[in-house]
Amino acid sequence: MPELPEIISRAREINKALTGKTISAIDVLQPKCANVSPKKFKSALVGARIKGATNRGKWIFVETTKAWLLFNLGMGGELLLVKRAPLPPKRRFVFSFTDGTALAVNFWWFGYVHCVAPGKLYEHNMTRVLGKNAIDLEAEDLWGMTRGRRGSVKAFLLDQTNLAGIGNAYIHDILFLARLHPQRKLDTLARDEVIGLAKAIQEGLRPSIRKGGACYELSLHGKKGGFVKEDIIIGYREGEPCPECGTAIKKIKTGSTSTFICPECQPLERRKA
DNA sequence: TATCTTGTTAATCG
DNA sequence: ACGATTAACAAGAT
Repeated sequence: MPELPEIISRAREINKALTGKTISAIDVLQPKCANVSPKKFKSALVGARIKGATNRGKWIFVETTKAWLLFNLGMGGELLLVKRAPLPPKRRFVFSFTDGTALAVNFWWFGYVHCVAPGKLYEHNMTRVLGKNAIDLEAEDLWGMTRGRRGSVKAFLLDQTNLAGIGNAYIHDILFLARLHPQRKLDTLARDEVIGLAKAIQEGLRPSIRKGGACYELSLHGKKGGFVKEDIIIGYREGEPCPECGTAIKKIKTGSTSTFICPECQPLERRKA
């Protein structure tokens, strides 16, 4: 489940390990995940030298001398730097480099590998609409953005056009840290609650970024991330006691997905002080 | 076999 | 236009 911490980690690893390499060949094994035909994809990128990598939300942006290479790993997957042989058995794209190494790309659901002409990122519909990186958001921005909105907090946080990078895995702890029920309506939030939410976003994502992402995702070099289940506060701990008050953690349906909450610490109505 | 799951888009209804 | 909901799509685990 790559979300902001995993994607930031991957982008940093790519920036460090792939910068300077030149693409010698590309295998497009899953053409439906690309935005152009395999032929155009190859002509756009074969021969390109990698200049660096960054991320915005769950997208990785690799800048090359010929075009932008964009990755979105969907609900999980790996970007592995390997020798040209043997390649990992599961792969949807392979980028071979002139030095004999290769980047094998796999995702097990709904990923994208796109290329965009230099200077034309504004034409790329799936990334042009992204909001600020969640980790870069200031409390004041968040306060301004939530005013005049009527949806639920959870839907707001997951909407990548508001702030980019939060997914359904880290959101459990973010909402718990903010002591907010996922279905609280934005127009019922007091200013101090929104300020607290901004802090909770930072506290919910930072530890995992520091540890190189979650343990269920692999780094560029095939190593597991350092953020493990013990680091998760209430997510995926149904029935276990809330560390704050001891109440059993509940899993509730929120639209088509679920959220883990402490029913005591995250009431739907704000308690009177 | 049936159901669940981490993402995103598009379509629909109110 | 916005918000809520659902289905669809490129798997894999249980």
